[in-house]
Amino acid sequence: MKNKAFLSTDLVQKKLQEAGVQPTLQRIAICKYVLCEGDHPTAEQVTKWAEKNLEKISQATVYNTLNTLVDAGLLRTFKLPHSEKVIYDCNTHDHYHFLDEASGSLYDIEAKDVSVEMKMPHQFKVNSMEIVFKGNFKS
Amino acid sequence: MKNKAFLSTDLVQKKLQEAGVQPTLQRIAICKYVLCEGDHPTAEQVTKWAEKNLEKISQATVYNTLNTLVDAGLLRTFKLPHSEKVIYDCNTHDHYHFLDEASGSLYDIEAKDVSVEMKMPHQFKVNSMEIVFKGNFKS
DNA sequence: AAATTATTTAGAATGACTCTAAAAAGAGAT
DNA sequence: ATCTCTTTTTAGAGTCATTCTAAATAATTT
Ligand SMILES: [Mn+2]
Ligand SMILES: [Mn+2]
Ligand SMILES: [Zn+2]
Ligand SMILES: [Zn+2]
Repeated sequence: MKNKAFLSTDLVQKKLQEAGVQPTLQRIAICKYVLCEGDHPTAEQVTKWAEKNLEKISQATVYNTLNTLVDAGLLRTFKLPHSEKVIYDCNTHDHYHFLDEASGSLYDIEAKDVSVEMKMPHQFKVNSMEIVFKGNFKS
Repeated sequence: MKNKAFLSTDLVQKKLQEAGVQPTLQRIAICKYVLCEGDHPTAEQVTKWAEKNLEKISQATVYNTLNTLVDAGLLRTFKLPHSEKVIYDCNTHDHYHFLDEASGSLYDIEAKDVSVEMKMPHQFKVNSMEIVFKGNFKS
């Protein structure tokens, strides 16, 4: 299991400021979730969490905040083949994903743990790759 | 460049019947495009082609037909990271894709030309992979 | 040809997300 | 603190690809 450090309000605030993002109440709250507690959440999951943890928040603010965090480089996004929903990922390093087909859970796979050999025509100059492994995660 | 064989009406008709799909006028026409001429088209591109090549066709029929062909195993679908649109692929063998970032063109990459080595924890049992290579295709 | 079944169709509905424009909150200067 | 200016939040409308609905048409079977 991933063991992410808890982030205090102060730390989140500093992170936001360093990224050039004004640390509003809503943004700080959402960051506590997406940069820490949340594991590859969708906007819907972020909204559900936010509605429990803030007295009031609008759908639009959740989307605005997530987009702001993406633009600031604190989050990245991707989609899985089987869903329409964008997934927000606080792991901004180069990595791939493993999808447990039974549970739908997603696991990060470090880029350094994967090596891809291509014997394809030399006209293809590869700059980056997106890989989703699908299978079963056992115990 | 991909050099796909032209398919006659009769051949398409047979293909559809073998796949258990009733060969209607609309389906035969769309098949001539997606199984032959078309290269990773979207539903929109299929619609445009169909509107030129049939006196009349409805949007719904294009989607219905494409879904029928997918269910019959004659097409498969996927999406690219940067677009909302489903891409229909007549190559139903195991393969990956290369996206030329300059032009947006897609190229098939044979599975046998790619080998992936994973040094990931043994709890991950991989059944399949989806890979999109991104880069530049030169001349 | 009549009856039955499958397909096509126009238009409404859906769902995730973005846009609009007005209200509220925050920042900076006094 | 107050005034001013800028940024953020918000509710609700709008968008876009795709699916659904239910009626019309076409194909197949009897
Ligand atoms: Mn953005
Ligand atoms: Mn389907
Ligand atoms: Zn990740
Ligand atoms: Zn392909």
